[in-house]
Amino acid sequence: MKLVSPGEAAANSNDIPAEAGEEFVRIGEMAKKYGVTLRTLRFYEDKGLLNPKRDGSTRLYTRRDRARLKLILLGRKVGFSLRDVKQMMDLYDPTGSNTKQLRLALDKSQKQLARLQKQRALIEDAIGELSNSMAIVRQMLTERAAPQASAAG
Amino acid sequence: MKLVSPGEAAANSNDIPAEAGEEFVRIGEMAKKYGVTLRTLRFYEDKGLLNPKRDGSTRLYTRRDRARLKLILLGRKVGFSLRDVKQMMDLYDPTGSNTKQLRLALDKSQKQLARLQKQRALIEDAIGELSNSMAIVRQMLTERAAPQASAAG
DNA sequence: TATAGAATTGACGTAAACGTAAAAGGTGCG
DNA sequence: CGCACCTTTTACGTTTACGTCAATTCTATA
Repeated sequence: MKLVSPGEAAANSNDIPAEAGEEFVRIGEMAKKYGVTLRTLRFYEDKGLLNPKRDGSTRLYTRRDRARLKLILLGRKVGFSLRDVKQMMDLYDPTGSNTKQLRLALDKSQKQLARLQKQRALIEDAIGELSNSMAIVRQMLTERAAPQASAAG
Repeated sequence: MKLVSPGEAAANSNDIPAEAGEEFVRIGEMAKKYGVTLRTLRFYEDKGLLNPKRDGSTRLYTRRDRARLKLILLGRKVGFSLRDVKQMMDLYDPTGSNTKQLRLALDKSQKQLARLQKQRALIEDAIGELSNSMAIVRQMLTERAAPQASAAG
């Protein structure tokens, strides 16, 4: 089974079904395209998040795999775990309205949004504390008379 | 060697040096006082962050240990690793001006502040993306006609 | 055909901060 | 005396998302 040469997409004249848009890429190209490593793609597959076809042992990623990967990366960007992403994806049903999937996604998203807001609050708190400490340290450094203050004893 | 009974601090009449304020507590009380677990205290000691005295094998925490623990907890709150905290603490010299320690602390703090601000930006970005997605999902749910949109295929 | 460059599977390593279990010794108290 | 409770050390387990070999095979190109 031959592949389109890396970088090109048209002019296929071999045993690949010529359905318009059916383009296969191997793992290396896939990794480059989405800025992930080979290990990552294999890892996602191992976790059941991706399911590329095979040509012998070589993985062949299709348009669907690319769509799924995009979703995974978006999920990770907003802080979902791979488990969450998988759970949501597993509900996908091409024949239905996907109401369950959408509800689950919305539910998880609400919770994740809450977590993110909490995190942001924590970080802002930390920024405040850190700024305070820095001000104190700066002052201690400018008053180079060295009184044993309360910051290290 | 006897200890002050848990909960009290005065009325010591044994072989503990009666220097005012020299109060020893065992690990359990220490843990309660600062809201950490026994395991945590032992872990910190194992990592060289704490150095309680011993009565035989029993750990005895002094005022100094409490001060150090406070610092550790503050450090963790603002996002320093235990290694960072240790590195800064190790520079403490009760006889000097601690300029080096303060400089290191300030340096690390600046970097940590930058990290925190970056994190905050990432989180805010994530919040934005998540909110967008949620809006889309909500819309898909209200339009219960189920067109295979681009969010899961 | 030789050789470099992809790709494969398998398996251990990493980071951080503890959790948890096991097996045992010490201690106050009723 | 006996039991409950505190404490000790040792050491493996947990979590997440991969990184990093290693040994091998496949493929493309000159």
